[in-house]
Order: sequence, then C-alpha cells, then structure tokens
Amino acid sequence: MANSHTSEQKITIGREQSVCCPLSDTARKIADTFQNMVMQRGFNAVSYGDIAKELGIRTASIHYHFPTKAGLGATVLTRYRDNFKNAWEDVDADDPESYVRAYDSFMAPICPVRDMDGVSCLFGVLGATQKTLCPNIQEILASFFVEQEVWLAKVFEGGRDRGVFHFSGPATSFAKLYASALQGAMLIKKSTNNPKHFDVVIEQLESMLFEADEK
Amino acid sequence: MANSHTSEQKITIGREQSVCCPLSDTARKIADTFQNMVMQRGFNAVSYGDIAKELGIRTASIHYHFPTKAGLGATVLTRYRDNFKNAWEDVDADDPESYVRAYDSFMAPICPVRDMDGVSCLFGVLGATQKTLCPNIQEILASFFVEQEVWLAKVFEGGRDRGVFHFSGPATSFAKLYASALQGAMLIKKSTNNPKHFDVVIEQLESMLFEADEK
DNA sequence: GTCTATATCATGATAGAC
DNA sequence: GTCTATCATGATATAGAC
Repeated sequence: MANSHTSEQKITIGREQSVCCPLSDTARKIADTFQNMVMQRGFNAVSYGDIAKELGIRTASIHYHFPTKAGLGATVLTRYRDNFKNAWEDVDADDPESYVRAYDSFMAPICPVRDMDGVSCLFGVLGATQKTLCPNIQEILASFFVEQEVWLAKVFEGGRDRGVFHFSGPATSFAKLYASALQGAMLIKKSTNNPKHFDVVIEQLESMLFEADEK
Repeated sequence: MANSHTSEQKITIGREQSVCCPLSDTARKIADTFQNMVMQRGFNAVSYGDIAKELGIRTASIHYHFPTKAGLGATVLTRYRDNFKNAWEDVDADDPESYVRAYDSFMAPICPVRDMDGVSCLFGVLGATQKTLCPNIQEILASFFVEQEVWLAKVFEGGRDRGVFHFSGPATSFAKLYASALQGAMLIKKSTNNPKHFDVVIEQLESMLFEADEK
C-alpha cells in the first residue's frame, strides 16, 4: 500500500545542508526523494526499495550513502530544520517594520509545503509517530518545536509592543496557538485533499494578527 | 523500534460502537489496544504481534476477530468518529446559552486525548500518513474533517449572532482555524512531551472566543 | 474461540565482485 | 560508487487441530 501513489511530486525546499559535510549529487537525490515521500506517507511507510525504484538504482547503493534509515532520517530532518531556522530574520528593536519582516521570513519556507498536494510538514508527519523514531530524531523534533515557539513569542511580543501586531494574552500562548494552527492546517489540508484549507487558516490568523491594519 | 515503548497506557474514549453489530469482549480489547497504540505510534508501526503480546494471546486469534488490519483500522476509526459526532449537542435557536453548551459538548470527547501522555488524536495520526491507508479509511477521515468544520461553523456563527461568541471574519474560516489548532496542539503536545502545550492553546482559543466575558 | 504451524512477502542491512 | 546476491527479521495472513 505504501507504493500505491500514482504521481510523486518533487519538492524544492530544504536543500540546504546542515553543519557537516555537503551531500554528493546522488546523496542529495536520495535525501530529496526520501523527504518528499516521508512528507506524503510518513517515515515508516517509506522503504529503501521505494527510493531505489524512484531513482532507478539499487538499495545497496543507497546504503552506501546512508548506511541506516535512521541516519538518513536524521540527515533529512536536520537539513529541513536548518532551512527553516536560517530563514528567521533578526528583529531591530528600533524598527517596528522589522517585526513584520521577521514574521514574513518565518512564513516564507512554509509556502513550498503549502503548494504541494498530498504533503504536510515534515515536523508534523514525524511528530505523529514520534515514539517509533530513534532518540536522535525525537530530540531534534522536540527542540525545534520549542525553539520555534520561543522565537515566535519574541517576535509577536516585540511587534505588539510596537503596534504592528495585535493579539490578547501572553505572547507565548499566542505563539503556541500559531504554531499549532499551522501544523494542524497542513495536516487537514492533506487529509481532505483541500489545498485551500491551509490558505484560509493563514488568512484567518493574519487577519487577527494584523487586525488594526484592516479597519 | 515499534516495540520500544515502556509503558502502554489505557484510553477510555471511543468505546461506543458504530452502526453494525457490537464487538465481543475480546474484540473490544483488541480494538482498544490497537487504537491506543496507533494514537501513540501511527497505523504502520503497530502490528498484530504487538497487540497479541500486550493481550497475552496469539496473532491468529486476532485474525479471527479482525481478518485484516485494514478492517480493524476501519472499525476503530468508525467507532472513534461516532464517539465524537454523537457528543455534538443540537443548538436551540431561541436559547443563546445552547450554543455554549454545544461548544462544550464538542470539546468534551477531546479531554481524554488531552489527558493521555504520548498520544495524539487518531484523526491527526492517521491523516499524517493518509496516502498509505486504504480508500475506505481515507474517506472516513476526509469526510469527518469536513463535517466537523461545517458543524463548528454553524455553532460559531449562531453563537456570534447571539452575542455569546466573538471572532472576526467568516465563521467557516474561524472553524477551520479552530479545528487546525486543536489538531496541531495535540501533535505538538506529543512531540514535545509537554501536556501543557495543549492546555495553553485551548486557553488562548477560548479567551478569544469568549473575550467579552473576560473584560 | 484459541491455538500451532506455516506460507508468503517486504524490509533493513551486509559481503564481495566489478 | 554501483552492482548482484544473500541474510535475518518481522509482517500479514491462512489452514487445520483442539
């Protein structure tokens, strides 16, 4: 059943590399294909055989580049996380508009995920089966969600203080809500085959966040 | 790795039965155990062997009650869905408070999921790997999310008209946001091992929905 | 209704030739 | 770096005894 997809789609996010050595051309193709498939089907439903078939190579070749599936998963997730975190622009306390730009930089890497049918965020997909993943990956997952919330709360709070954002309650609570809504929206978008679901949720969130600008 | 859990936890939701014949005692134990495990690890990471081990029986016995894993999944998901939908109380157009009660009835079945460590909503877990599931289950999933949104939007809109709820924009958009936030919050709660995450998101949502009552 | 035994298949992974 | 060949394991599922 894991092979019952009819049309694989290429995803162009997350090609950046993590701390360690850059990936060779083949390794990158493997990582891209794996990432794309996991975002559609989940970690446990993608096999080396699926990747090999898609790329027209043998599973042994994949094992040469990535000896273990857990290692491949960690590489892909690290790259995906770094792509997001590197996008986050710093704020300038003296420039209110920098908070809006920071928010935009946060949302930018999400767009490619939004625009692909049949996928949802890698973090969310892995989080759904968290307990089945190796401790390394569990740790990357958990710490990203925490870091994301801390960063968002800082931007939201500073932006509210400067009058560019509007929401009630603690900034950490609003950040938790925002991150949760994005994850859930991608998940429901995928489950209902309705790309618009995600767009509508973002519209609703932003109409709240920027409410004064629209009055 | 699917067996690396140290302490299975019992869940008491979703014991209600669907349209067809009620489950025998053993069948119900199997369904409960399977549902609980799937909410922790996902459909593809739970095997008949895992269930058999947990219950102290053989896999062949499980096949007697549920010939196929897809069938077991459909039974469990149908039961889970009915448990939610049956909780939804009708509104009385002449009674504004009935809209608050309807909202409470919607949230009630979510509490047990909130209170269990290491699990997230069955809909969300299955949605994350949607493409790997049989068409039957995919359909139940997709239609539930749509029905949920329609019901929520109706309650939100009626409640806003009567002054008990407060939000801006179309009720369908707010319903989409609400459903997404709940799904994402459970997912992040599980991924970060932080039960409070879910509570905070609900607090934030309700402080928005009931804002006037708190001023 | 539950069991033993078994069939069949896919999986992650390794050894060693080229 | 890629291949063929192979291994060990665990999965779904079935047949038939009790």
